[in-house]
Amino acid sequence: MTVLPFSPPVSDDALEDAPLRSVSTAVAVLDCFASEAELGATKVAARLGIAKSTACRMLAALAAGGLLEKAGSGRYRLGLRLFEYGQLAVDRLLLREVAMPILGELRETVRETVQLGVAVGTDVLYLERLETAGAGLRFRTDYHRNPAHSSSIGRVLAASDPSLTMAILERGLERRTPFTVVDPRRWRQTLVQTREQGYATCRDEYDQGWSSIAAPILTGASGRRRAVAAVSVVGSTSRVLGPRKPALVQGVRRAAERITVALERAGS
Amino acid sequence: MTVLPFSPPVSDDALEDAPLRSVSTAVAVLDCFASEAELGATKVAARLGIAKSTACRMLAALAAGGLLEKAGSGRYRLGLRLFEYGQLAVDRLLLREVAMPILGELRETVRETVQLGVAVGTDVLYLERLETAGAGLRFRTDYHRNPAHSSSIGRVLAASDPSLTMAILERGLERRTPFTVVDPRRWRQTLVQTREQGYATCRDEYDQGWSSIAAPILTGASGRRRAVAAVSVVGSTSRVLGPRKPALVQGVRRAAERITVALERAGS
DNA sequence: CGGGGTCGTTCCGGCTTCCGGAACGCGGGC
DNA sequence: GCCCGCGTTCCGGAAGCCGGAACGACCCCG
Repeated sequence: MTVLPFSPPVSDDALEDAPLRSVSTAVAVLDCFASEAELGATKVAARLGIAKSTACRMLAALAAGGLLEKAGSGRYRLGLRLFEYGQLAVDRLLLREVAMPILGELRETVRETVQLGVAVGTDVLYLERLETAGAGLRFRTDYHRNPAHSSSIGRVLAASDPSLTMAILERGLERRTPFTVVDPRRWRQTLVQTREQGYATCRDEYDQGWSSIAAPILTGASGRRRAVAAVSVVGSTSRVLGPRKPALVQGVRRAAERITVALERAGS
Repeated sequence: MTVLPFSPPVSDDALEDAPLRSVSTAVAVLDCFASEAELGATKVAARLGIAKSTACRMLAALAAGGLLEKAGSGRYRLGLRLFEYGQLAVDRLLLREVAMPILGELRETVRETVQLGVAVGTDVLYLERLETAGAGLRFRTDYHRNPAHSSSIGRVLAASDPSLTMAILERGLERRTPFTVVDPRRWRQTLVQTREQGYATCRDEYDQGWSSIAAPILTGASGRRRAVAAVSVVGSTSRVLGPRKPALVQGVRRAAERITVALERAGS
């Protein structure tokens, strides 16, 4: 079991010039369902620029394998088998395994939603999210991926990874709320601050009213340490960045440090 | 958004005579990683009876699409993209959406691990599992699929679905502990009892020391109601089937009923 | 330190199997 | 009831895939 897979391979939408053309096409078909819950053959064909008959066969083949499931009237959606595979993939990460109990304790301590995230491309992918039952307003739970620039976890990860920083800047800092930091200079400044203080914050930048605090999980030999992942606490801005902020910062940092040493101890 | 996909298609390991041979093969390659965390080309080729070169290309193509990731030294593992797809698949289930808050409340009430499961093939697939932080011994969290015959959720589902009952019996009642019900007659009797009392129990049958109580989530017009899913509470046998049993049974049944009506209200 | 075994990857020719266009059947809507 | 749009099926041509063998790297062991 490894800490994290080597390279989260950036998704070239390489439908072109790959070996196993039909397999690449099949993957592209799957990708269509990332942005749409249900699709039929015609729409898939149009989106990928392939023949309708090809799309139909692809859909049928993927459905035969359980990766898609057939809804009524010839439409398809993502299949539950993908859920199984996905659970397996993440269950086998050493990172998640050692982080889980510590995340649980953090949640008990801070009584807010806590998250564990890694970078994939220029996004943050949340491997785990533990919600607190009685934490006032319910946090939206229907996303598992955010643009890294408007996330405290993304900021922590970018702060220790120049190439991620570059990738994020190249993609552009999309505005999501009036508070999103979209000026590249100011955004780089937040990274400097993150490095100095050892944690990052994100105030109202992704969803107005919601803020978060994140701290890095480090790996690698001392002197060449890099953040592979990060822990964060997220909640309404007043709860997270108000009077409790120092306590939350300390809790998040302590949790991240504990995960870091647990990884070293357990890891290869 | 639908309650649940139509037919959890039984996995014919149909590598044979399907259209899109290479896609079917690719899916079969993915399946290899269900039982093994890391595999190389040689082992995949041997397991599927294909040429080593073919396996190598398949692995490379799947890795290019992010469904697999390359570990060091030419071995592969399931990719995080599968986790994303899997989360999407389950996020789009109406069942899970309406069940989540009710499951959360149930967990608060009973202070034990609660689960939401559906049948896929002759197994129970757990769509959700909420653990309680302070619930004594930690429950194993590293499985997402169990044989239905030795699970309270499976018993509830089989009790309302004759074809599932048949499928389970055909597959055979595998013994997992000394307490597993492996005699078909006795097992059918547990289904009768389940139907009579409206809930099912499972005492030490899957993991010795652990037991569970489950109640059905129903769907369909009255008179033709069937269980699409089930809620369960699981914990150490003494805690779950001891003095608290009546309270837990009531809690589980009430939660399942609430989910049932919430589904009717929200569903099509 | 070097050799043999194993494994992942690449190359290439023959041919399997896939692609695209057109036709079919169906369902829903103006 | 007609038409439009959709999912599916059929077919020929040829594109891309499969398998065997060769290559190079790595590791284990002597």
